[in-house]
Amino acid sequence: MTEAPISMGRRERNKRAKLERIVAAASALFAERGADDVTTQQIADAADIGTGTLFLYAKTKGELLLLVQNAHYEEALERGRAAADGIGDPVDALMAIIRPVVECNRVQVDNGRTYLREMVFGDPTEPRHAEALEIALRTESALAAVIARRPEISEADAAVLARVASSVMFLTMAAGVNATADTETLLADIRTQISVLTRRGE
Amino acid sequence: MTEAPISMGRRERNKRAKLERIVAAASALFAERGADDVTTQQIADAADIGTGTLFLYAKTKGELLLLVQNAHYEEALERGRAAADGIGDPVDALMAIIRPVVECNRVQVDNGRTYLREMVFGDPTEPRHAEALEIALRTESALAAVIARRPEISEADAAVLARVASSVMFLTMAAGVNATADTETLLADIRTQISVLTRRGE
DNA sequence: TGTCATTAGTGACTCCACTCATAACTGAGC
DNA sequence: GCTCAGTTATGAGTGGAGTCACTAATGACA
Repeated sequence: MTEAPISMGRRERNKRAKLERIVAAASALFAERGADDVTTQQIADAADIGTGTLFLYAKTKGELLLLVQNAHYEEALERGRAAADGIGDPVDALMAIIRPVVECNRVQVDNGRTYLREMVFGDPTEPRHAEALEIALRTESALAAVIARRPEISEADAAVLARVASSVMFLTMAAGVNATADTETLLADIRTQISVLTRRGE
Repeated sequence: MTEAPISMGRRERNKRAKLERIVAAASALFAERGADDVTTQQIADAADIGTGTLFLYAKTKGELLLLVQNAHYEEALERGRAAADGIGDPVDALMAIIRPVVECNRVQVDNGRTYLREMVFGDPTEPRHAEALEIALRTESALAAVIARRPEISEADAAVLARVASSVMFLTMAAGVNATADTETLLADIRTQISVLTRRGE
């Protein structure tokens, strides 16, 4: 992640250090109090930079949340992908991918939901949004790979079903009704929906 | 809609008139310029009321949008439900329900997407949000009814599949990637997903 | 009609995300 | 070193959603 190109100028080094301070500050404050209860001022102060400087590194507060959470999401996906390898039953394998993602998203419910909101409604041309979307696409691919294990399902159908499955996952996590539900309830709910998708016609 | 209980006090009448002026003003301004480019001040001015008064009738700007759009959504659902009755093919029937909803949502893309955002992420205890959610539930029921026409699908499965189908519909409308897509493209996209859902196992 | 508790209306104000004119810094060329 | 074009940093300022302490209106009752 933190690659260090052989000898970079003071300028570059300074920029990097500042970005790191920003991520550290935002990460800590968001985790502690939830994104809604943290002001950009507080983040700037904690990172020891001016207000305007913050917005040089993240165009919006939302992007700041993506900046912090993308890494966690990515890691969760990797864990899930690995876990799914050893599992034969298709629904179990799909859930093995989904579980860490949901757990990660639910570490702090409000932040998780805000993250999803940004993902869907944020400006997709912003680099951090694009990154989040790209991880979501990889999640879909991982699901598709599992679905396509079954010989009776074509690659094309598997891709579409994976898309549907990830829609189900995202909306179940985002839904206001589920805001107070615990992770296991959510997972059970998702499993019900995924099961019907895959079961149909057996 | 505008029921008039036999003789109500001046107070009640005044409140109603004010609400109507607010809805009219918000409706016109939102349609003309898009919700993001209209300030609550402008709505208050157009409705000829004070700033604070506006928030007596709608707790947030988002709620104001729901107030305006819920009626359209409801009407679209009714049209779709009626259209679906005469259609034999299951996917065609589902799409008959979905089409007017998508068309209605896309009259003004930004407003449509903001409406969806409010629906999912807004405070579900607010009456207007609750109303929107209730219409969404009825949409789901309508879809479930069509899916359940097929004898080989249980009522329970039909309900779950309907939920999945409406997730697909909502996320396809909301997705940032589709923000610039036209209505027919969206509908085709939704149809692809719904088809696979229903086709599976035939 | 006058009193009064309750409900509705108000706009100056607060809070916060984000901007922008200006200043400071960096490093390449000399 | 010195200059200067480009880049980065800054915080006072701006715009807009939402609040609140206060005022006005209403109607129930005497």
